[in-house]
Amino acid sequence: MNIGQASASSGVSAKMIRYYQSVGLLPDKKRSESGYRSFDENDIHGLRFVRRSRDFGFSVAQISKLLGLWQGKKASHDVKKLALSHVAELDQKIEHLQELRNTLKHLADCCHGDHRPECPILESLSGKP
Amino acid sequence: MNIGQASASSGVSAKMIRYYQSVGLLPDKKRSESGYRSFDENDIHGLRFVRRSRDFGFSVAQISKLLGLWQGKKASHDVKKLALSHVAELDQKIEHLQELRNTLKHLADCCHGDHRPECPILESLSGKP
DNA sequence: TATGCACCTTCCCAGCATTGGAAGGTCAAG
DNA sequence: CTTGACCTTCCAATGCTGGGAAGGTGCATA
Repeated sequence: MNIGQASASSGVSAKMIRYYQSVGLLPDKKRSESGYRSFDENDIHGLRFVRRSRDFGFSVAQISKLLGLWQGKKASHDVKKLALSHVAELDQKIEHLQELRNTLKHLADCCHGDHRPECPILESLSGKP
Repeated sequence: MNIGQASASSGVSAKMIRYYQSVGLLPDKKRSESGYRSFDENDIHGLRFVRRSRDFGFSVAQISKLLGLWQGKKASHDVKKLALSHVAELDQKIEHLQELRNTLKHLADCCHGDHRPECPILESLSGKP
């Protein structure tokens, strides 16, 4: 299977497949005589694993660890640890965004939104820290 | 006032000040004879405005609009619109992250986290989309 | 005055993940 | 044999930020 097919059936763009190989996340083993990459069902499985991990917001470095654990059939202990630390990261990010959102929404609600020059949003942005 | 002072009293790094000028977000008008950037109180005000806008998660492009509205003393209508659309963006982002977090947390909770090879997290990651 | 030190300048590089394009080789079907 | 769809590598750019090199400037002190 060539890279186009692999891309279509895994949902990872051809560009990204080459990139993942170049940074060592995925192996670049099989090539045809003319240099074309060749993929089998196992590789597609790996590609899908990577794509789903990215959908979960894992970084390339984290996916690298997950891949190792997956392929090595290692203890679920480490996987759980990795997942929970990612959950904690997400919690922090969500909380931060929520605060931003609320402040901004509050300012917008206080803004009469007409054509007068006074605007609490701009005033807040220009105010002292 | 030189760039170091301006950076210290605005909270924007010197690197970033130069960057903002290079992309046209901030003007690069006053220079000393020897080429040193020169800042007055007005510029510091602008720098603080930019920093606070970035703290709110506005992109450089959005800040550019806000700056225009601020300096032009234009209608608060446009500012409110911009702010609300940013709030909507934030809402969407938060919701997405929340879903990710919940799925991941659920998987982690289902994972016994010992040394057995079965792991619902890895199984989910390798599963078909 | 000369030396040193803190500051300034520009320019390049790095990262994250991803996309785009150019220039060129390969494969299949017509 | 030609055409068009595919593949290859390499380079650039995105947005924001930091790091560092190489060289010029400003001011206080020995």
